[in-house]
Amino acid sequence: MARKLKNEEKKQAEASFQDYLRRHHVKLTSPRAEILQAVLNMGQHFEAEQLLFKLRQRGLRVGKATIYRTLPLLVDSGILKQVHFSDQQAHYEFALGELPHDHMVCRQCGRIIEFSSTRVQVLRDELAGEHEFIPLSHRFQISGKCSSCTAAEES
Amino acid sequence: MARKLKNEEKKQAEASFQDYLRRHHVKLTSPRAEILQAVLNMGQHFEAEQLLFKLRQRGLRVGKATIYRTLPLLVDSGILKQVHFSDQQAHYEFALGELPHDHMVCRQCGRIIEFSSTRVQVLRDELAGEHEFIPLSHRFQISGKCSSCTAAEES
DNA sequence: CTCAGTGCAAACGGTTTGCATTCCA
DNA sequence: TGGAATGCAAACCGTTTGCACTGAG
Repeated sequence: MARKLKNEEKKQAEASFQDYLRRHHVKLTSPRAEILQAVLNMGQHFEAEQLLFKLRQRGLRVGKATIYRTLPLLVDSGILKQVHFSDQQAHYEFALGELPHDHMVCRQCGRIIEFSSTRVQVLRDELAGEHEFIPLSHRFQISGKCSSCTAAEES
Repeated sequence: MARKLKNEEKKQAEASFQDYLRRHHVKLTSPRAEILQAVLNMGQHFEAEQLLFKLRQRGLRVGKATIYRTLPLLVDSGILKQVHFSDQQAHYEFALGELPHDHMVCRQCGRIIEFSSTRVQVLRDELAGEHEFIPLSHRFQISGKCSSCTAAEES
């Protein structure tokens, strides 16, 4: 439900990242630390370009390439998850401590509604089993019209 | 279940396309006819590049742009459906007379298994309703390991 | 005849890569 | 202090667009 992160969660993310870097013999550099900080202050969902923008705002001149090279590290360390709302670019969301969920995307206003994956997962495992397929992950996205847009149309 | 198309189905696709073009005051040109023919002889799923390749094989020099300009017409006329297995490029599948289905993609061999969307749709409508969301379409993709790859590993 | 449609090549936009320089471990 | 990481710019790659030419209606 990616709301505003509590300090505690930020601490945990920092710890996870440092731990990940150490265990993989990857250096903790200042651009990486800065990117993590920016990520922790991004909204619910964001794309690489927005992250770059936020870093530039802070007066840091981090290269676009470094962003693209760091995001996979954040995903691997379990802090972020890559999601694909559009087919044009990748979006990211905070993953640490999040319950598995999928998304509904409003075609009109772009609003993203997250909902629990529990029931989806049950159905997925059932369907996979029927085809002797071993499910490892899934992507479920519902596209349509959200309640606000429906309400706004009653005029 | 996109198997090899019967002649009857090809006839229907040709009719649908001509009908669509006429109703939209769009010209039936030879490149368009050639693209439709090539599409009807493509396998289960294909991408724009493969379609171009098949046309070139036949000795036709159709521009890449024409492919990209024609595919949306084929989608609009209900002959094709766009699907997104990878995040890099669009894939297309034959849609005429197909039952709604979703896909399982094998991470190892890339095999695509189609399965009926009926139960997915029921769950989707249920979940959407709980959020006062009006579902218009969905994308459900299960990623994992197919039975052949699992079997091949028992060695 | 006219204007939608075409082929070509150049542009686009998100992402990746090559390379000389910087800076952690 | 050596090799990983950085910033920059150029390359990539699927897709789109601009433009002069062609051909369907």
